[in-house]
Amino acid sequence: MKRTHTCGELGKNNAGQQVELAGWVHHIRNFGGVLFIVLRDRYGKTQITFRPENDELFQQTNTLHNQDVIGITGTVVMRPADARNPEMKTGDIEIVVEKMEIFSHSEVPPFPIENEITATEETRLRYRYLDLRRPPMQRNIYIRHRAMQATREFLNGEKFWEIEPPYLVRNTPEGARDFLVPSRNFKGRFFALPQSPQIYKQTFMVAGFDRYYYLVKCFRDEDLRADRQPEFTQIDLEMSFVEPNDVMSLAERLTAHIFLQTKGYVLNTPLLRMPYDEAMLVYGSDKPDLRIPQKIYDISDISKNCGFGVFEKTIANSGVVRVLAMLGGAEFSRRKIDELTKLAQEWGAKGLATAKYTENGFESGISKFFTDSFKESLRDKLGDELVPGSMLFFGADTSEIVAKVLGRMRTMLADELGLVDKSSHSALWIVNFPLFEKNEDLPAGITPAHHPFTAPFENDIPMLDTTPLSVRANAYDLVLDGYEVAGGSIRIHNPELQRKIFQLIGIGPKDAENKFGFLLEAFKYGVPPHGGIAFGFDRLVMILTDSDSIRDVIAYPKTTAAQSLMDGAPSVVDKVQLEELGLKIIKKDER
RNA sequence: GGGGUCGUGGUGUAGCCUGGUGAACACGUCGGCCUGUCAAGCCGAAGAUCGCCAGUUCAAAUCUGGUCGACCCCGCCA
Repeated sequence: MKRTHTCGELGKNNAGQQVELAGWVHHIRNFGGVLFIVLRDRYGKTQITFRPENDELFQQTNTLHNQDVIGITGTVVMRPADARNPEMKTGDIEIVVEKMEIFSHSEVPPFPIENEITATEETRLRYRYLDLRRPPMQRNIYIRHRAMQATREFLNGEKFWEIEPPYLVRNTPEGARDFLVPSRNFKGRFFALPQSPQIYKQTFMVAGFDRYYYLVKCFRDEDLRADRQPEFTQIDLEMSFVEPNDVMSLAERLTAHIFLQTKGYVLNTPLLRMPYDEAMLVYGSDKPDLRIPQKIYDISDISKNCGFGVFEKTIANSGVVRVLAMLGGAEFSRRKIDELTKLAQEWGAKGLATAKYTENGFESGISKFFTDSFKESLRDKLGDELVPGSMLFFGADTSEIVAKVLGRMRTMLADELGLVDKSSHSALWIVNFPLFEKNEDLPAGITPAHHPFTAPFENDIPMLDTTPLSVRANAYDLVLDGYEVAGGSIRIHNPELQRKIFQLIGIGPKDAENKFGFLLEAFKYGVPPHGGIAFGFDRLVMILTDSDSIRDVIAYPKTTAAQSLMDGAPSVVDKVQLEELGLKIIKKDER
């Protein structure tokens, strides 16, 4: 061993001991006569001191630079009383160095290895291993590690087996774009990297594994966002002989365990369960952040004769009118309102009606049209939320568009106006999802809201033939601080019902056989009722670490253009490699 | 695929609107001084043809077009 201790553990109790430390040179402070180095490793920082009496050793320090890696032997001594550093965990002591070995020198790093740096993310990603050397990033990666271990602890305790589904799988044209891997043995054929191990874990249930989990990498070739990466990690699990409540109960206890183990935060369970319809109506979103106090109020019933033609016409055309009061919004400038209106239009609204509410009542915007009785009814509807200083945003359109526009306004403006209590967490289940959603672009006109293996509510099955869009799904999403962090469902285990669902979404028997034949075949041999859930692990860690971006909790993330700045992936490959795979690159102008 | 913001010594920014000065500042780096610092201090020095290409102009970091890259958002993400 090159060290007897780490850089974060020595204190006054160790005074007098001879120790060996190793780590990176964090700072050098040279006083000509005495020289201090702050030595850093994963565990912390310790000051080591070089005294001029040992001339040979002192000369050795001339070659030292920040980020050099050294090992030292020395004696732990108490610092002089007036030179102790209470800010530092090891600030009572220092090591008087007797021997030093320089393991390696460092070039000048492109940015300082400090808690707070100003380097752009581009530079940080290019030299990611240096970025990861910084204490805040070390902490993020540590919390990620703790969350992984807490997951394993908990699920192992619940009799789950950790089983590895394959990574080279069959292409499934449904859902997101697949990453493809060419087959050398079968030229012209491809493996896909899994978007999720969904059907593989279902066959695990057929295999009788009963309770499966895996911390699995998933791959989706879609455009990136602050909370989306092309390769990401899921806590994937599946259980046999369960009802929705079993899965939700397990998942929320797992979540609470992770919160407790990583940050000591107590998440009270059981969590609130909110029907999808309510979430869309009151929060305009299927992933509401309940830390934002403002809600959306439906005022369709009182808008019929409100005095404002647009609302009245909307109601006459069986649309809806809803209102959202954002506290502090009364300060918004004319220009700001114009910007918001433009945004609302991008989101599909025809416009954005506003009115201020101040000590003098309703003001500006469309308030001049309001009848007195409408103002009165508005006060009744909004109750405590009608606070002077608020800006009222009205949406009048189809319920889908109004929900989308006011829902997005709510989260965006709450953030701008500082209405979110970031010290707490909002966790809830969204349940009673529709099984299908409309999609006019598809021949079938409908598409699964979750995935095609999701079981419908037993009682709703008759409606599959008549009003499929009203059929509810046995699906549940776990929403944390406005992020969808987990989603799951009870699966269909009846081959007949499964065929029917495929048919409804436009996948004929041949198609189904071609795409999911092996699952349907497996189901012929005795399939247990089963269901499961998958957590977006990176998003979860992002919340646990208070990060703004998923990239801050992934060791080597991709940029928004889906490349890796550190290793330069994706890269061009050798012609020979392509030939072996039977591939030919077609240049843009040859197409 | 679309919209927006950005790209200037090693790092982060100013300058750009209103073209013309030795391209400024902070940190870092290098050299010197200094025996108790804590992001040490003081003195001195080096380091950028302003992402790339083209155009306008007597003259471009600055104006125009294109291109590459980063970030945010929409579409997309069963």
